[in-house]
Amino acid sequence: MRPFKKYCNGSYDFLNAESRSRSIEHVARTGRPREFDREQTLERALELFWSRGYGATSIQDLVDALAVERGSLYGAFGDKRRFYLEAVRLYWEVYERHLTTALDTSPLLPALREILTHPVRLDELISDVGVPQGCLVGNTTAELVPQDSEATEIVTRSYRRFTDIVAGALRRAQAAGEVTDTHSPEAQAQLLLYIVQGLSLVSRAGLGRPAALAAIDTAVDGLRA
Amino acid sequence: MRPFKKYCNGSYDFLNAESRSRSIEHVARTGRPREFDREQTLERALELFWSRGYGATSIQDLVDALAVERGSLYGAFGDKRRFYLEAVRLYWEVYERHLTTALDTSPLLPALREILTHPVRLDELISDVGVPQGCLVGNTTAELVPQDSEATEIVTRSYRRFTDIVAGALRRAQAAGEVTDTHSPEAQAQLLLYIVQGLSLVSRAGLGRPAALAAIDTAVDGLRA
DNA sequence: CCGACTTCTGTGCGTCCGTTCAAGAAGTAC
DNA sequence: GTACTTCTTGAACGGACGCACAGAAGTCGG
Repeated sequence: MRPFKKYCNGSYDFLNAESRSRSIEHVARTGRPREFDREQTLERALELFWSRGYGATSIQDLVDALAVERGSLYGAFGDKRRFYLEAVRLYWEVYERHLTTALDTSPLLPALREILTHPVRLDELISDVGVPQGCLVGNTTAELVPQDSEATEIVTRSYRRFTDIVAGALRRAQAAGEVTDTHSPEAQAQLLLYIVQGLSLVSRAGLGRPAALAAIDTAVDGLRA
Repeated sequence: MRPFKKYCNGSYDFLNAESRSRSIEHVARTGRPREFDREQTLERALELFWSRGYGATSIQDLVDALAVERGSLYGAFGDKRRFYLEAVRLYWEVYERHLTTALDTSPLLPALREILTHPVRLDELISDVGVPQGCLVGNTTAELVPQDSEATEIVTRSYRRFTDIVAGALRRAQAAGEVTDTHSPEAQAQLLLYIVQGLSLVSRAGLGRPAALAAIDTAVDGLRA
């Protein structure tokens, strides 16, 4: 299985900073030191959850894949649900960082097209088995929302952040005359959320890449002023 | 829990015809007659699978909700997986029938808007617990595709039928000058598939209805010639 | 070296899962 | 009535699940 970083070429500086401060905090504490890297283990668990889903990933699967014993996982992450939700949060942090930097350009539409085609390009990598499928936030939505209130909160916030970021970029692009202002940036951003989530989902069924790209071009051209 | 028919106001003639021929076939057979209505039980199981998902619905849940004992379910539907897949097939048959009749009109765009807003209106009903969430085909995609090859086949065919039907309607509307021909009907239909699936998924998180309607209007206006 | 503290390791617990099966009940065919 | 077929019922099975716990192992301040 490929490492998590393979799927998102975003910066990991904030992760390094986090683990650094965490290890400082760790050295200060007494007791036997942890033998595994918590952040790295979380990333690998994220991959597993991503590719199999929450319910279909058993603790035993995690123990086998992470080479960390049961009790250690429970000690470091709490129960399975907390473990999963922390992985989802990490996933979104990375994605949001990627999204923010990618859309901070002018002209906007090429970057937007890049963002939208991301799931398709991810899909291209899926010749191996056990490779992540779709968007983890979308998968979580399908599996746990709205039954699990904490998952619902994470998912809702993620969607909200997506539309906020995209709407902000669209607002600037509207002002620059690049994007049509026949509809509000918020409505356009909401539509783009649907498109990227729908694309992530439908792409699992392995439809052809040309059809997906044609559909995305249709959407992007619809935004053009 | 509301009956399945509540969620799809389409015609059930084909279902009646099916159960009629099935019961004729049944009378011809010897042995003890089945004490429950197979089609009705399948519909109720469909509701349960729809609201909880495949993995989260246990055989015990089905036994309790359907008032049919384990052995009878296994005798009538085979194992859990076959039961679920048959429910998904039924779901799509009903939806496709609804889609076909709804889009056989002119002008097309109001009907298309109706189709797209369907998940939102479904979402409005969700004040009760245990009410269907999203689109069952989409849920199946998230949970079983591509691991389960038979589920993948059903899902892929359903998506293909959707784009075929919608592309046909768009082609007619393009010829009538109602829909823009800057992009092919196939690309437009593929985009609409993404939108409706994304909307079904995201709506689970219970975002506001006005935002969803604004996004749909943006999409529909983008198709206008 | 020592006691306090944390993590590691492996075993085991109770529960629920999907599935099977045997025995009885309820029909049809002749 | 008898043989045959199918459905119903309820118990039981093996396995996997999430999770808890006791003891060993390692690190600290003193």
